[in-house]
Amino acid sequence: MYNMSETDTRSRLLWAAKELIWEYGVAATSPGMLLRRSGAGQGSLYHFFDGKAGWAREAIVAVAAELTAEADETLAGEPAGLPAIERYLQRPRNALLGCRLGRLAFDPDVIADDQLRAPIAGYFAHLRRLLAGAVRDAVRQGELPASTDARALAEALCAVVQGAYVTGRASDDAAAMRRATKAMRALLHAAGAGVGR
Amino acid sequence: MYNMSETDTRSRLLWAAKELIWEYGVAATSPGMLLRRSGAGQGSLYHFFDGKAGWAREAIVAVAAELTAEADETLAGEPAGLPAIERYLQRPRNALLGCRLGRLAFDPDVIADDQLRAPIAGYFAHLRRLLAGAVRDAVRQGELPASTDARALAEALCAVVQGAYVTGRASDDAAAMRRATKAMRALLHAAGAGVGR
DNA sequence: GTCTATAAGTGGATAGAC
DNA sequence: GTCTATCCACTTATAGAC
Repeated sequence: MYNMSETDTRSRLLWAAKELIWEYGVAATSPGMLLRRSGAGQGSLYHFFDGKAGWAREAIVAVAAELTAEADETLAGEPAGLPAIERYLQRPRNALLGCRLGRLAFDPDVIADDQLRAPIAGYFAHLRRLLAGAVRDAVRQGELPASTDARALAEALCAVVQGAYVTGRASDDAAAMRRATKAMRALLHAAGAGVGR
Repeated sequence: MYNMSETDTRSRLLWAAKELIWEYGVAATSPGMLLRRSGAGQGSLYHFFDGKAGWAREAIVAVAAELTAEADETLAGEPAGLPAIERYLQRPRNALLGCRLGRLAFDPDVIADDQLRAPIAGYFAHLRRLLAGAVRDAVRQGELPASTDARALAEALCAVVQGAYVTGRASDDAAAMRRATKAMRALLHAAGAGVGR
C-alpha cells in the first residue's frame, strides 16, 4: 500500500505545473505561482522534485504523453487516409490558449535545456509520422495524387495548425484556426479531384 | 542641428532591444541585458525610454514596419497571383531563429499588454490582406479554382510559415520550413491543375 | 512529508551627482 | 545626457525544525 497523501500532494503539484506551463510557458512560471495554485508548501516542492527543471520536465513529459495519445486516437482510427487527415484538421481547438507543447517552442528555458525540448520534439516527430502515414493511405486510396511528398505534406499539415495558434493568439482571433484548416481541407480536395484522369 | 550623440545612444539601445527580443522574447529580456549589449549606461536607458514597456513597444513597432515593408516588396511585385504566393512561400527563412513577430505571440509580457500585441496583430492583418489579394489575382488568372475562399487560404498560407517556425524550432530542424512550404506549393499547383475543365 | 526561515542573485526602476 | 548608488520585490534554492 503506497502513501496516499504523498501521491496527492505530488499529483497536485504536477497538475498545477501542467496548467501554469500551458498558460505562461516554463520561463514565466515561478515556484511561488506553483505553490499558490497547488496549495502545497515549499518543503513539499523541493522534496518531490529536483528544482525547476525537474517539475518542468515532468510536466512536459506528461503533456507529451497526453497529446500523443490524442493524436493516436484521431489518426489511427477508421476510416484511414483523407478522412483521418480531416479528423486531425477538424479537432476542436482553442487558438487563443495555444498548443500545450507548440507554445513552448520559443520559451527561453526550453530553448536553453534540451531535457525540456526533447519530449516536445518527440511528440512532433510522432505526429508527423502519423500524418505521413495517413497521407500515404490517401494516395493509395486515390484521394491524393501519386506524386505527393508524404513527409513534406505531413510537415505542412502539422505547421498549419501550429501556425494558426500563432496568428490566432497574435490577432486575438479564435476563428483563425477554423479558417486555416478549412482552406487546407479545400486544397486537399481540389488536389485530389484531379487524380485518376 | 540635432544632437548626434543622443541619436547614437538611443539608436544603439533600440537596435539592442530589437536583437534581444528576437532572441529571447520580451519577458526574458532584462534591462541589464539591454545595457550590456548596447554599451549604454542605466541613466541613458531611463532617459530615452519610459520603462520596459517603452523600449519593448518601440522595438516591436520598428520590427513590424520592417516586416511590413518586406511583405509589400514580395507580394506587391510582378508577376501577381500564384507567382507572388510562391515568392512569399520561398523567401529565405531561418526556422530556428523564428519569426521576429510570430515568436512573440505567446510571450507573457506581450499577452498581458495590448500596447505590445497591437503592432504584431497589425502586421499579420496586413500580411493576410496582401496574401488574400494575391489569391484573388490567382483565381482571376485561372491559377486557382473559382470556389477558393481567399481569406481562408491567406490565413493558411500565413499559418504554414508560422507553424514551420514552431515545429522547426521544437525539433531543432531548419529544414522543416522548406518541407512545409514545398508541400504547400505542390498543393496549390495540384488544386490549380483542375481549373477550366 | 511538511513547515518556516533564510539567503544570494536578479529584475525593474528611482535618486541625485556630474 | 550619462553616471553610480540605491531600492524593493521576486526568483530559485537551501537549512533545519517538527
